[in-house]
Amino acid sequence: MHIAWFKRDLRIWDNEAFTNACKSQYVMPLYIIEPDLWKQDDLSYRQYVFLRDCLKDLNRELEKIGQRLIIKTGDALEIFNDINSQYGIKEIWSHQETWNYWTYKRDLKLKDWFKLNNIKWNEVTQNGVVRGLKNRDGWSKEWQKRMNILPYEPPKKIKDHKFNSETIPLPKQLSLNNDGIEIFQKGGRSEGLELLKSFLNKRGKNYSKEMSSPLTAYRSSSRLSTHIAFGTLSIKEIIQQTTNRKKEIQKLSNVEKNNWPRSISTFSSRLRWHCHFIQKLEDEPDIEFKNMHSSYNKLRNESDYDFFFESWKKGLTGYPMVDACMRSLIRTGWLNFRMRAMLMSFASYHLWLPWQITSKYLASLFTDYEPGIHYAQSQMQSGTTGINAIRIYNPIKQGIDHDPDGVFIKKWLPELRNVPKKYIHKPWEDIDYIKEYNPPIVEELEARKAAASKIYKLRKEKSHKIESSKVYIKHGSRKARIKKVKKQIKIKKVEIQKNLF
DNA sequence: ACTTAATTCGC
DNA sequence: CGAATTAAG
Repeated sequence: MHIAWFKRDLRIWDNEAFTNACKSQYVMPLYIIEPDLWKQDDLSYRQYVFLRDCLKDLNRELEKIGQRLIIKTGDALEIFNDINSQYGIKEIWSHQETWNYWTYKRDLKLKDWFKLNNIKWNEVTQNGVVRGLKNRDGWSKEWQKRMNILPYEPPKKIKDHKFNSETIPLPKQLSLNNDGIEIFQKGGRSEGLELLKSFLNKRGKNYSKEMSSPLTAYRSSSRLSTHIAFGTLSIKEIIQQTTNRKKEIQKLSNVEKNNWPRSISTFSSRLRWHCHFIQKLEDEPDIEFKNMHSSYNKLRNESDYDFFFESWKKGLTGYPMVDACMRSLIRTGWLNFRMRAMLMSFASYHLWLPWQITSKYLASLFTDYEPGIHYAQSQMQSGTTGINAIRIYNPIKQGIDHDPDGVFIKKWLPELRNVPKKYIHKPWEDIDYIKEYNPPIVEELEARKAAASKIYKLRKEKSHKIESSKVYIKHGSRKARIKKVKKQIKIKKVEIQKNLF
């Protein structure tokens, strides 16, 4: 018997593993719910609720071709052992999963066990992430090649062998309790396709301008991340549809074009980043815990840990934009990219908290949590990669720029509803309202300068530079480097011209 | 791979 | 004087 093992990725459309598994007459489409995985700090109730929708949806899709999804709850190895002794497993098909450290370790354990039991485990590619990569040279070309492959089609019909399935456990049965979410994202392929369609044809028009503000981003950004993370849409099909839409836009008149060309190109570049980031975790699974650059290991051990962490977690830092973003994230499970970066930056620089603890908390709040993107971004936002520029967000400036009238702030912070516009980003300056809201837990400018000086001091050291080039070879974007080199050539040319006159 | 603040540009 | 560019915290 063959098993099509649906991992986190639940697709049946554009799923090479499933398509191949179906070539055998005896196929079990299997999904394993692993209680130990759901005990990890980065997983949560909101993600599980989304997953349940997806599982139900996948089952409906499978019923159309005469099959059912076989759900099992428990330890993966024990489950495979049971199935093997009952039916005898010949081959297992799944995609190459790049997920968190727990799933990585599980796969290593399973690999040995499969080998011992003469079970062939076929792991096929699913996106642009390349397994066993030595360094980043040529990665971009490989990515492009993969993205051009036509989607895989499942067969029209497969035989149902009446394998025993269990019901999907309730969140409570996995000790998952509501973590404060009130506005849920709905899982399932039809939901995802609908979002993609409305984004490419309507909502995305001003994406490039409106992605940064939490007031406009909910409508103007794709919000496809959760569907990509759970595989109800594949990154490949999104890229292909975006390319088609791009061609369509090129044919429009200038008036009709409007802001579309710029928005589509901004969106496309973000689609490229997706695999670029996950590749980092594929190449180095310990960046979930360890600084990408070891020079930063001695940093961040002297902050007022518990108090700062607790205040930040609850949205009680005294900075309206930070608190509004955190409280909205708790209740909706989604936040636009820039505001996520601001939350991380504030925790890592102003509060000087280690990203290892804050990133786990954020992961659990994001319904669209994708480890590869999450830890690479967390480290970048905390300045521990050694290859990226230090970017410290000023929460006051972000508020003024992206929520000038305080509409977003007032929506999520009821205690500030009566604060006049003049003081909404600095309520501590208004004596009338100072009692209603937490005073700032750190002084913005002071905290930012202190963080910057510590980081820059470290960056000047020789040992830092040596390791940076190593990190770059492993993880750095070659495209960004080409841009930098071109810029330097341009500067030199200008200098030469100056000297001539 | 999308900050901030200072400085220069351009009308 | 605001927009664009660029150096740097």
